[in-house]
Amino acid sequence: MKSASSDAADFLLEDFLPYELSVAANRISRLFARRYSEAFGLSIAQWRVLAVVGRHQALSPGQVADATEMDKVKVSRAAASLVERGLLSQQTDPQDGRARVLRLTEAGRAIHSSIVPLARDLEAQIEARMAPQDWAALRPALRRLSMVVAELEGE
Amino acid sequence: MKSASSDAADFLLEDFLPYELSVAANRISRLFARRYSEAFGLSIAQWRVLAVVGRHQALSPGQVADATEMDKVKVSRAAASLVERGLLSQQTDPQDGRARVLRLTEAGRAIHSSIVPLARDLEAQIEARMAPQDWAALRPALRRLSMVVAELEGE
DNA sequence: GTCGATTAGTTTCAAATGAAATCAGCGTCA
DNA sequence: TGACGCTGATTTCATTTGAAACTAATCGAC
Repeated sequence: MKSASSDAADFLLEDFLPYELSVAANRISRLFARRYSEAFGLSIAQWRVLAVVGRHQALSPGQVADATEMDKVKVSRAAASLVERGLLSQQTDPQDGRARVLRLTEAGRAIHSSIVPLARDLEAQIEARMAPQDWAALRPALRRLSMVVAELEGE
Repeated sequence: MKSASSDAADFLLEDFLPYELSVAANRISRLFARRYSEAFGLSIAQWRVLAVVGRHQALSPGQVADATEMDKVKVSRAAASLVERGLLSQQTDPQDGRARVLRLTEAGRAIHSSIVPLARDLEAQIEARMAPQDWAALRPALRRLSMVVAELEGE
């Protein structure tokens, strides 16, 4: 005799945490991507680069990659397109000729101060529709989950 | 004077829910993808198709797409590769010549009963490393979040 | 100093993705 | 019954992705 939970035929994808997480993340990314694409013509990668460069005054692409959890190829391309659009400046680091220094331009600072409220607004819209205890529980649980998975990944 | 929360320069990407969710989901997907690729040579898309076809006896590609939240192109390709590998059978639906019926083959049933325990195991490993209240809170909060975002998407 | 190893960033190329076009079969209404 | 629209699924094609190769510059050992 088999116990219910060990029977493969009973496996429910929709109750499987990695699946639920992936679905939720994809939905929110689509929503987010659509809003930023419509309002500013920005991809999520570009948005992330603007957000972290706006927060710290000057960052290298490598630092941006660390801060955004994106790979260096993605950062390189996002930064190139933002430089192209005149939102970012990229100079060779005077201390290290291999490295680059990314900064917001004036136009970049302007767009940065427009995109951040939209992000806060989106988050607030979500929060407003959730039960306070769900909302409050989500962030620490998610953070813990991220840590746990990072550990498992590294093994 | 500006309040702290409305100053764009103070925006912290790492405290932004959509970002945190995306990071957590990507990490778990990478871990999951690596394990299934190593152990069975399966992609996540293929894994999902096997999981839902294994649960329901016979499904059309469209039903699989609904059940897995994947688009029909992805399902079509995943199913084709599984048929290729002899894990799935695909026949024309006798009731409707446009539709197809996907079923597990014998080999498919065998692999299905191997992959499900690995999924449960992975989930259990994560659960074991989380505080019980975080774990317990995560699922309902995530489900609610998914619903909320789906609503916002549809507007 | 200079040579090999390493690091920062970019580019290349093959694989994955998904929107739109296509194909095939069903239903219906005149 | 046959023409039109609709639906299920696949294919095409342009775009995105990321691993690996490449370029350029620093670092460290001798």
